[in-house]
Amino acid sequence: MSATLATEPVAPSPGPHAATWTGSPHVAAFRPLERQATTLDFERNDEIFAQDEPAQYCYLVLSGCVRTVTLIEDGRRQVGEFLLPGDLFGCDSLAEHDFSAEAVTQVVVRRYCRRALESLADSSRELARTLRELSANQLRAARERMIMLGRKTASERIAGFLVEMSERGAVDAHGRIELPMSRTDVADHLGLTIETVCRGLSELHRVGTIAVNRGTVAIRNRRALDSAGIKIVH
Amino acid sequence: MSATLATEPVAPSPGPHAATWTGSPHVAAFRPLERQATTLDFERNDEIFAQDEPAQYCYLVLSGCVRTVTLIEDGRRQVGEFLLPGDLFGCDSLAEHDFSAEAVTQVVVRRYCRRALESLADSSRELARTLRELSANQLRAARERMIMLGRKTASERIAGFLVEMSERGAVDAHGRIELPMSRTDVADHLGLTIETVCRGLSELHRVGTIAVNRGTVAIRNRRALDSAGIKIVH
DNA sequence: CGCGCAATTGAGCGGGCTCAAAGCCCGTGG
DNA sequence: CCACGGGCTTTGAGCCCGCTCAATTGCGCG
Repeated sequence: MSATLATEPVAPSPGPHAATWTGSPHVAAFRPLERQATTLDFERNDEIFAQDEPAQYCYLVLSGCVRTVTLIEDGRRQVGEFLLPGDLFGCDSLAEHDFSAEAVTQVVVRRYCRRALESLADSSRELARTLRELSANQLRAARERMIMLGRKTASERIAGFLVEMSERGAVDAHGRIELPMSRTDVADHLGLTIETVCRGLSELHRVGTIAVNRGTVAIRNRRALDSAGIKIVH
Repeated sequence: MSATLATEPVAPSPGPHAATWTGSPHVAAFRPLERQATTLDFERNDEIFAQDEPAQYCYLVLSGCVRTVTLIEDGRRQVGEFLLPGDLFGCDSLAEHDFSAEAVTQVVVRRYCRRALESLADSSRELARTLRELSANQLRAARERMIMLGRKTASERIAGFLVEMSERGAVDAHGRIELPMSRTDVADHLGLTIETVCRGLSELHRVGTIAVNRGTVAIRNRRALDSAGIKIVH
């Protein structure tokens, strides 16, 4: 799970990955920051901020899907996470972002000044707590992804990814999981190649667990999907 | 599990791998918590806390080495991180820990009440900032490890691990990197098998980059080691 | 010296990668 | 309305890195 500010349900965007939602964020603690915040639009594949850019701002996704990307010298790419409406990103950076953020689809974000956020956190224990909780959730998610990357097979990663996306509410009106990102993005998120992701999806399709379309996946057998994406001991 | 209980900070006996934490500025904000804190000893392989245990306490390593461990249903294991003197762990959990912590060597830790920590953070912006910075650093480290696990080859992971350990000060009097943990621990940290870790170390030895001993590794060619553990674009 | 455990080395296999070729979707223009 | 083209996805064939299984070595300790 990622850093979702969940105090009230997000007003669902009417269209698939479209429709600008210009309402104010749904977190009381952020309200004092609204005055100096800005709403921004991005087109598909636009860069929202760059790796190693001074971390002046942080962002809240209003609509669309954002990916965070880290690059290594030789071009290898890691997609850290996919951010959906209600998710925050860039709040927990140090002086500089250590990853870039790019629009997967058309995106609308609300941009906040991190300096203002920090100083507000000094005076609002409410906000400070929210930020701590957010970090804790991010860290938990990061640990889960470490297991995914370090210890799971290709098909487990793919099934687990579908489960995660469905639980995070990336679901359309017909109950299908929305996958607005390319197979390349998914592969770079799961530490696999495009081909392996395709084969994994095809296999899940072949055995009747899911139905695959271009930008969506329909779940045919929830139980089978869940057990294909093994969980942590609890 | 032999958790000897003392009420005063202990100066542990200096043995191998028993570098003692001498106090660092970034935890100065913890001072008000010292009154109700406790110093604990653990033997090799003792469990400090369990996965899914209520996260009542957090810990500071005074001496020795601690590993955090996450298990999956079928026994697959992921070692999240190795903690050295001066490192904190368990501070950023939610209601329950989602990983266990175990002593790699003989260990002395200082245990703090998380509830007290949280309430102190409400009144001390100093501490609140420290905690936020701590989380930010943890997240950065987690992202770097994601690249390691998702996108690096076995030999890159091994070299990168050695570089990391040397930079974190796990170095003995002769400049050798101290590796108090078993090969199994290293393997489960890097998403590899024991055998692959061994072969990787042997190969680095064969080409003259390092010299391998039981619990230490001496660096013979720093440049070669650095370039074997590829960095992130900067 | 001999036992037990961890580390190392060897041989062979297989999952996921690489390289390559279709296939499909959708926009654009005739 | 269809033909064409480009980009992404899917499928196929073969290879290699890292895993599995197994044997050997090295080291600490009674």
